[in-house]
Amino acid sequence: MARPRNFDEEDVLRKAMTLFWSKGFESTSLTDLLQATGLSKSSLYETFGSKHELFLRAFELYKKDRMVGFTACLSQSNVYLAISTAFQTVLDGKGNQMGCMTANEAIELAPHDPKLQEMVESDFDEIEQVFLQAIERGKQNGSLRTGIESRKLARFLTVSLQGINVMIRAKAKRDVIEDSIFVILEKLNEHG
Amino acid sequence: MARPRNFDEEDVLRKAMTLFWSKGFESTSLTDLLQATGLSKSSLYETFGSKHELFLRAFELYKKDRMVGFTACLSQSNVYLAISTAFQTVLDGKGNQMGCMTANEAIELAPHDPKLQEMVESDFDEIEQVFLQAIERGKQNGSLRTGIESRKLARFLTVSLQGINVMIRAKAKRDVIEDSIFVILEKLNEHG
DNA sequence: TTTATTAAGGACCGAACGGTCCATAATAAT
DNA sequence: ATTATTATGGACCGTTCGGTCCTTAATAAA
Repeated sequence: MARPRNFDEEDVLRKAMTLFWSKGFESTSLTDLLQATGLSKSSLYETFGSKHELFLRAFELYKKDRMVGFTACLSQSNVYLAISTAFQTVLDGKGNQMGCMTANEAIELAPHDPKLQEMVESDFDEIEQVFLQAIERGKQNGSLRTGIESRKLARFLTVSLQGINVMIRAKAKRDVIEDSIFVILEKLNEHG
Repeated sequence: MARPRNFDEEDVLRKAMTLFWSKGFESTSLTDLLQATGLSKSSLYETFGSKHELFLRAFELYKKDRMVGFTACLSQSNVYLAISTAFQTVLDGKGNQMGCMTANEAIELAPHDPKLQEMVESDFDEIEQVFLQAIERGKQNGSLRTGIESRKLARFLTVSLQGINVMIRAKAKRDVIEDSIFVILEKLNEHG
């Protein structure tokens, strides 16, 4: 009964996500968004309400996407390899020098936007949980030899990952990051 | 022979620094800066040239200030305690929930501003160097027992510190950060 | 084919942005 | 007191910002 849209909402969200991920919220202008998505201003506002709401949806999509890949990566049975792969993937991930959008927003928006602070915190929580489960599995099936308390280790890995993400986004030399990962991974083969 | 300024340049820089540190470059407006510093627009432009140049000077000041404190902290003879104190200071530092300005700019500006990327990189380099010297000293005087190669360890500490800074800025729960620091510090008492 | 409904293009908006410029105020040297 | 020089306040600038709104285009149901 009505004219159909000629764009796919998720496509648009994903394009917006990439922009926000790359440039941050403030530095991404409406013009940038319209250009990247091909939408008209009215369509964008009709569909998403505001730049801020669009950002929130894009960020949610990022978190979802990333968590799927992350969980998949960590679910292989050899947990040492799983975690090692997770860090290597962050380092080599398909042309991404953009770091982690959650870390980026932890710095850009979280300090002055309670809603975003909450979203960031919950994302870090989830990462910690996924690490935690993997670690406990690894301790049980013997693929992880460490005396460190699982929760502490999970938190350590979560924080370390964010450190890596900062370095990647700042285009730090590769061997700096590799050396760090080397030391981080050592933590997973200790006699505690 | 001429009218004297009624402001101190370093005072102004320090106030600008605090603002940029807290809100980032883009989100800090000229109005914010004028308000915080008490300068008039013409004085600010006369003295510093542009918002961007002011930012660069403020950032330089930040790096200098922070490096002084950091070096002082790491120069005590017991290197384990030194490093431990360094991390604790980041966590408890006089009311600062703002993280590290260098990490903030690593995320906000470095990816799209070569000049800043260089400044950030050199700052991380310096931090690594200070850690490195401390580590080597610790290995010599016995205050550090670890089999890890010094440079790798220094890089690991540098990266970990940035991870912590992200968490602090995102207002992560204190025990998450404390647990991470606990695990990080364990690296300094190993038999490698 | 008409009608109801929604999408889309683009003119338009006030506000805020960073930045310039000039007239005036303040000072130190003469 | 005059003069040369610099600092300052504030008017002014064009641009861009996010956002609104109205008209027109497109479609599916009747």
